[in-house]
Amino acid sequence: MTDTVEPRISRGLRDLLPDQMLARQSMIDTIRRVYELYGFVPLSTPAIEFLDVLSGSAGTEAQQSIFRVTNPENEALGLRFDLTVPLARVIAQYADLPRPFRRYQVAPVWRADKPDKGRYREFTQFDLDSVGTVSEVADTEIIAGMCDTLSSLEVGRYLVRFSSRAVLNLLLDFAGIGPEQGADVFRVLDKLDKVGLDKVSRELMNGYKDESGDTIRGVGLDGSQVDRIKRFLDIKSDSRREVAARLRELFATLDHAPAQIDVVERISNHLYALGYDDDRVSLDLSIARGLAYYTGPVFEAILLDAPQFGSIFGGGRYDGLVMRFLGEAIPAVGASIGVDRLLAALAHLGRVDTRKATARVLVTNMDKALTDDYLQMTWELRRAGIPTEFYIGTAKRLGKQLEYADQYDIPLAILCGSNEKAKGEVTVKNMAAGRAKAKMLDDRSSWLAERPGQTTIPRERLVEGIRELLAEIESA
RNA sequence: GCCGAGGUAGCUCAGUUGGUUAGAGCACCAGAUUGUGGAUCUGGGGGUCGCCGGUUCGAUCCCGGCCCUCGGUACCA
Repeated sequence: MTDTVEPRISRGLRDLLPDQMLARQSMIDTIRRVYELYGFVPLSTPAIEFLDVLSGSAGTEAQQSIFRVTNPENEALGLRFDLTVPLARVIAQYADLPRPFRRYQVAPVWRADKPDKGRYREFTQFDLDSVGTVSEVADTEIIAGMCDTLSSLEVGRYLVRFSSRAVLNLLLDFAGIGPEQGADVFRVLDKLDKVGLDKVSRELMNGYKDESGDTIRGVGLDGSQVDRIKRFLDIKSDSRREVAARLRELFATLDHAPAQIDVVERISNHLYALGYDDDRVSLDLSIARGLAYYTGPVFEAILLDAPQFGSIFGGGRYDGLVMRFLGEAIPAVGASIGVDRLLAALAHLGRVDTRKATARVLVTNMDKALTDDYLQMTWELRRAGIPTEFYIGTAKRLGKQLEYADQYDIPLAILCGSNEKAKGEVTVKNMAAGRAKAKMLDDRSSWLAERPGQTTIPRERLVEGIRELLAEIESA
């Protein structure tokens, strides 16, 4: 007989507690700085869209993973499953937006799939897109931006691999595969990294029976078609120039091949000119991307020091997406970062912000009669730009208050009781110093007697004194 | 979706061949210490034993169904 509600959240969703949010925000801030440096502008769109706006680009199986939403008017609505479709809607709806429209957007999206390790039903994407330009410079700066982002995040070595759907379409011609099978072929090729060439070629032909007993249906190509695909995939080199050259050789018999290979090579050359060399951007013909709507260059990034996280950043050119809304093709190219996956990778690499608190100083509450003194100190520090917190909990014992600072990793605590007040000074405690000292002592009373990490500063020099101590801590 | 394992305190888990008040460690709270964090000691709070039904004098334990979680596999616009 209880009237309380069990606190819980639906599967695939999660809370992000303060330490996780601090890590996430500082990562997002770093990425945002890169894109604002590139001159991209922010955009926000509603989480909820009309169902017919969302569906269509995706096909029926995609529609199943849309979260349905109801409103009082009983309209057919759903939660967005990516940021690209809402962007296409905005482009079509606001005809007076200056183009090219180059925007970034960081926001949660929802997919009603089965949750899995590292896969949630609500997750955050950071997207950047340039809409309304066919220029290869747009593709180039998306790729360069991916590099600059990963460099800023200090993720170690990374590789942005790119190819082109137009080149893959040449492959369909070369192998005698009809365009209706193209999407299936690309979807299978996209698994190459994960399952290997052997399984991919079997899946391209008759399919096979998986270890778990599941049948994987084949695409139905014949042996000679798969051989031609293998010759294409065989073109591998650390040099983008060499890949392009060998590609020209392989497709020598196709009339329209040179023009498409030129596009890829121009991007590659722009990147060479900017110093994005073969060590971090490669022309990799096995990159296909699973998505159906890509029409031109496609790209994805992997972390060489954490390859198990897979593609943490991917995108491509999609010149047909706005057509649905406008009846007019508007070219666009963009990329999307899986914020959660990238964050997991950063955590794995030890590159995340590990702060637990925003406050740098805790003003302890030692004597109720001095409350206004404490508030004045707190606001003095705040007005000087030093993040400061006054202890507003109920614990009267000083030990509890210091424990609070310890738990939140607040580096400095200010102690000011009637003794300090009388002398016109405050005691400042460096929490980390005491923590280090505690490891070496096992006798409590001597540790207490030592008062580790404590200094005294005159009350009137509060701000300067705290600044100096914080600077010391930060440089340590 | 498919194969396998599991569900007992906030967390990690033990346990009961079916029997009265279900345990440990960690975490949490209080005190030893009314002006000093760690360690230690003492005490304390916290459980529909996943849910529903069946068998039984009696079920956390046995049986059935369902739900959920984890591992593998597939899918992922």
